[in-house]
Amino acid sequence: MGPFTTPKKRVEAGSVDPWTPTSNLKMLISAASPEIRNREKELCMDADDRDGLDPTQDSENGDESEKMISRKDKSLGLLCHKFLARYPDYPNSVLTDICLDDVATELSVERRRIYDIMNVLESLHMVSRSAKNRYSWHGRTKLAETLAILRSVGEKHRYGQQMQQIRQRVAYREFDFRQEEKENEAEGGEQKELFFVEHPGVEFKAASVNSRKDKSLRVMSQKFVMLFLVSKPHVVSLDIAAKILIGEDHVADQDKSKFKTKVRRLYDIANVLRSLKLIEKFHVMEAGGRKPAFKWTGPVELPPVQDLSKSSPEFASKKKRVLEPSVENCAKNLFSSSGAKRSFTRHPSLIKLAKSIQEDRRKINSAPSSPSKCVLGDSANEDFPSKMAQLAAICKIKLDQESRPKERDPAAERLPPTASDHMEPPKVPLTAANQEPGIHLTPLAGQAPGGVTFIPTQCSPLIPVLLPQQRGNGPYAIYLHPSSLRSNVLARPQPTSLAVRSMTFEDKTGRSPSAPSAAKSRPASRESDSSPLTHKRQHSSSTAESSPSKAKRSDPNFKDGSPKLSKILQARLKARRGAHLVSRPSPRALHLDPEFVNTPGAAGPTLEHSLENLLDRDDRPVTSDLEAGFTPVRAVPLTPGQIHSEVNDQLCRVQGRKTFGLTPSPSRSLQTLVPAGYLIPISQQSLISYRELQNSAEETNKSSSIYQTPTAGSRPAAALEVTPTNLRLSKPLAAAALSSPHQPSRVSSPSPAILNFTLQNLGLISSPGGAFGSSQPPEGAGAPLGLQPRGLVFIKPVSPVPVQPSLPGQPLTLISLQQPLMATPKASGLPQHSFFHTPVPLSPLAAMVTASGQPASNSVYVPQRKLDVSAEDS
DNA sequence: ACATCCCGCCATGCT
DNA sequence: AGCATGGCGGGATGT
Repeated sequence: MGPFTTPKKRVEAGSVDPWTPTSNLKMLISAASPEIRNREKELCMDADDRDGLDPTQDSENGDESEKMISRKDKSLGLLCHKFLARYPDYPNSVLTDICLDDVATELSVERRRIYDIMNVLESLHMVSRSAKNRYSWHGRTKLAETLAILRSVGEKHRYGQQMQQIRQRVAYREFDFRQEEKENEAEGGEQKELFFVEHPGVEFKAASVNSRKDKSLRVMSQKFVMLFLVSKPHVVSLDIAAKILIGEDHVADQDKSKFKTKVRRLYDIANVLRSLKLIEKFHVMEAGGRKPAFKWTGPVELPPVQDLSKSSPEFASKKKRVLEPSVENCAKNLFSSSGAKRSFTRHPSLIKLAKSIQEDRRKINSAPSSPSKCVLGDSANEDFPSKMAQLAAICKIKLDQESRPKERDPAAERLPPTASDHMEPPKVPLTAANQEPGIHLTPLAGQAPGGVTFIPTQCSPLIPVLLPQQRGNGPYAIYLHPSSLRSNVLARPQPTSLAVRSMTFEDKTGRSPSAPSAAKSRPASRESDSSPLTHKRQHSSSTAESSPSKAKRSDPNFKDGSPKLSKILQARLKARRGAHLVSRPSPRALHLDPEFVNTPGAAGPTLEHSLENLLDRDDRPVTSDLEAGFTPVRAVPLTPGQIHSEVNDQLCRVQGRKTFGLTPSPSRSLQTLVPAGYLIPISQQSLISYRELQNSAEETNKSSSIYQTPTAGSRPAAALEVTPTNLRLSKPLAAAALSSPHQPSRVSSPSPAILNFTLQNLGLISSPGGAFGSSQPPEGAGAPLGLQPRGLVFIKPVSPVPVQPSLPGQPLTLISLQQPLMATPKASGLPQHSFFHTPVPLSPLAAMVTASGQPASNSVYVPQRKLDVSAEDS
């Protein structure tokens, strides 16, 4: 952590991460003034700028900048950022209308560009076309569900297998388009063509729109995302994606030109996905050379959808619709939208019902525009599961922290910057679940059922809102504020009332709380974005969002852009923090925090990046391996650590996520933002059922964990270390859960997220071996025990990272090692998690090391190493 | 030289 | 016809 914090880094980071600068600008701009905003593109110049930029600066540059405008300034990704900045990630129930013309005008781009963005967003159901020229904004509200659906569809299509085949083929250089095609047909068999997958709530509303046959960009986007979701490493190289996409396209002639075109489109899609922070770009060094590839950085765990997917018939018909051009579909969609949606919702289970109820209640209570309502409504709107997951994660983190104060602190420090951003509701849950062993859960179970209901607030992702509800219902988890945690462990749960309080809106900028915008802002802030930009963006966006862009613009008041305000706010926040965790006056505070982090005092974006990088690295190796086309070995020794690539992937994923989520959240978000205590109601049954579900659905073995440590400047060998840690669940609960099988059926779990969390913690989830992930070539030196080394992958950071001292240009070598968990006793019944802790001497970045297994209980490990390589480069 | 991918022509299909 | 969409690929720009 320490290393992360270095300010200097931050500066560098700016250079490293293209987005950061941009995001900062965006935030500033949005905050600043509409006018400025309009000029954004002019302004943005180089990545160099830092967050500190003042609006004024922008304006100054503006004139000249035009000339200067480089291609990058007009990139789709940047444009998308700007676009996203205008809307909250988690909008209130009220639909935000988007007018294409307005957007195009405001962003000063041709409509054509907006279409590109909208098509991709539409594929993720973040927006839906409401009418000619109009779209409705959904933000990330349905993202988790959509991703879950896409994953299930992707699995059906056997994309994972296809990717593997292609990789292998590539490895052998046997790849031939025609061949490929055949194979695809033969194998995939099912459907070569993917149709657009609709979301229950988001069907195309405009009949005219539906008619359109193509929508290729949308379909491509979905397929592309599917590839990530089904691939174990969650890494997809551009060429493989292009090949698969081509393969599915009808026969057609697949020649280079077609391939080129596909690649062009993929870049377009990738750019928006990157701006959404769902993927990051990096390079894989294959035999052939450096290949562009993308790593999934979005949520890995997707809640409830599985059920749906499994029940193919229902699912197919209702949930996901594959859009075919047919009128029929359109009609269905139209109808179904409401109906389907419901069904969909139901599936998830009771939770949803509850949620809906709450939602309704809230709506009733609060006026649409009222801020308060937003908060409540938001929470209601959002998925319970995800929120729950977040809570769970938080709890875990806290627990962990408690358990080991030492580690925690560092982690916290490092986390803050990035974590908060990253922490998205969905992610968090995942991470949390993954990371923590059942320990937390156990305690929870043990605890008396409290009666607090946790309601995540849309406004601030970080801050969960607790509502007092029936008490005594069930066990609850208590989340402690990080700060408090440090000193104390569980000790103080604070009353829910706090949450409520916090709900009040305050403007960080000074806007009036009452303004709707404020309300929206909250949600926005809530969303977790990894990059600092997001934070800013969110803020800005939030202000703007609520009201149509116009309104925003008109209102100068809204701007917060001034750094002063932020500083002040931060100061305030700090003061508050210091005082108590508990007292979070307003959601805004939350917002501020992130900013604060970014602010000079904190490491800011840089740190975040570094963290991200680290995380990425962890993931990377695996992916790279896969990508590289190393022949994967299917059967890998299961027992010990199950080195399977799959396992690895999962592990990586989990770990990465965990670290991701955990780290950041705990440190940053949690500490500052989180109120003293949260209670999460968890039912054992649900846990169990959930567990089963997962088991059935996916088996994962977590026992082994592989981490690669990329060494940034350093030579691979030296730098990498992997340490597996074992976590064991001490609690009986887990065992119990395991023992008792429940049906995963919908009924069971109130909150999938929680379940997942629990399961993961327990280690229940195991993935069956096999499938894709194959093992990489073993290399073993690194891993002790039975580790099987996965393989070496060389990854070259797209952008040279400042980090590496010595060899800028050189590719980094990442080595992923898998360590078999064998060492850890499964005895406890809990799977062990291995965390990677690796201190990398060379890289300053990689500092973190967490204690390796702490037997006892919860130890959270955060991946510390940072890769020099920056995932994304622009 | 190659990787990215912006730009905008022009097809498509609705109104 | 006029307009909204968006496929598509030339060719500019970045590395």
